[in-house]
Amino acid sequence: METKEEKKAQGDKREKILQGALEAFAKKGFYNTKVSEIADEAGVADGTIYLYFKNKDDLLISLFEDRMEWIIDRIEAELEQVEGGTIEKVRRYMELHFQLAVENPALAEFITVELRQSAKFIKEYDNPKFGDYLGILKRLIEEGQQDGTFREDLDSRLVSRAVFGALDEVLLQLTLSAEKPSDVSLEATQVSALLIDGLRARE
Amino acid sequence: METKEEKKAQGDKREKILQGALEAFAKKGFYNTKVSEIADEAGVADGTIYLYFKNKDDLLISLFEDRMEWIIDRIEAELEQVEGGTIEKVRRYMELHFQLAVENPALAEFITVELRQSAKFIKEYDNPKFGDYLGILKRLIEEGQQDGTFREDLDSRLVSRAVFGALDEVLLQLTLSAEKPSDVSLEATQVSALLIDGLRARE
DNA sequence: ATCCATTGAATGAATCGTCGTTCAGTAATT
DNA sequence: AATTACTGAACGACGATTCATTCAATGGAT
Repeated sequence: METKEEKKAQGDKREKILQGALEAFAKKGFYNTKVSEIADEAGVADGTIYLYFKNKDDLLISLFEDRMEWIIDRIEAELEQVEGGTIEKVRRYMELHFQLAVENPALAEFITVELRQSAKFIKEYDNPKFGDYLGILKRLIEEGQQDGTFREDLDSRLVSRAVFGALDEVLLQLTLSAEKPSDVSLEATQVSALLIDGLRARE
Repeated sequence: METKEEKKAQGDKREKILQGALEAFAKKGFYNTKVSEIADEAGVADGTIYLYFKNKDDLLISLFEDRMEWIIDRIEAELEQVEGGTIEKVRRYMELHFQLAVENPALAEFITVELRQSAKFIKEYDNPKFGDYLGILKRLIEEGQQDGTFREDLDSRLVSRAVFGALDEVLLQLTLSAEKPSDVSLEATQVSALLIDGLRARE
């Protein structure tokens, strides 16, 4: 009982800080967010943050790791449910990308806006989890190329980048302008129509 | 004689500061760049920067405006030279997007990495020049929809976003990993093949 | 032509507010 | 009582901005 409560308390506090950081970063960006604001948002003292994270950079990186892992797990779980060919899987991947963003607006804002900065400027951090996320898409595309549904003249690594970029930019626009989730499925449908038709093999 | 020399000296200094800022921002990012570093890079004193720009934010915004305007002018001039239909124009647009990036690596790095941040966190700045840049692509797509080369079921604003996102993400990857310009044309070709085939009208 | 007065662009050291981080003290738990 | 978790005020470094000072260029006066 002790250990469980202890672990839960620990986990609770760490998670509260991560969540507070997420809200704060989404609202004001990493560099404009004070550690004290994160503490406020999380309902802990400033110093407590340093019991769980080495420094502000480490908090940012941990937040990436943690949330990306969660995203990857969810996407992979959902993709296993898909019955149908590669096209259906890719379509579902795109749908999920949008859907997760709509369900977690702060997370979407955080990732779309901060990913590039941090990738480049947080020293010696090369963001392996983001690579994993792209890897899912890359594998789907290769699968499609092997079974003949997708054209084979395009490099899967390059294309997965391009597809991610398209999804991400559209999402950025949606999250920045306070749009309703209602019509997001329309956006998702159009973007996936464009990209999947571009990927299709022709006779 | 006086006025010409005066104006040139003025212009020179302002431009030197902008260029210094560009190099510095590309190298370390906006928030990690000290004003004194920009001054060093530009070969002027710290205080001189404040004779030409209100503050650091203003310098960032001015840099965007100035360089985006230059890009837009160049793209529009080049597009006028294109003989051929809408597809050729769109292909050329994408080619130019990559080509300009290869010719101006610091500028490419600056725009791909800083555009999102600044769009969101520099107060009350909505980046009209970036809208203009996207507008060129949007108009091309509408043109293609009207003359029947492009499918009409996709919203041109959305699609132009998606296409920009795809180009931008691929470019980001290229600029971050120190690649040779030699094979960039290959990347450009593949991305435009993907996107243009996605845009094409089918019988 | 020479000298002096005036200008204002440019400088860069000093200022001052702003955080990230620490740590001595307090509370909670066992 | 001892150990551990937490707190938040204080510290110190940092860096954007300011402003008193310099000095090269200009032009009017002799």
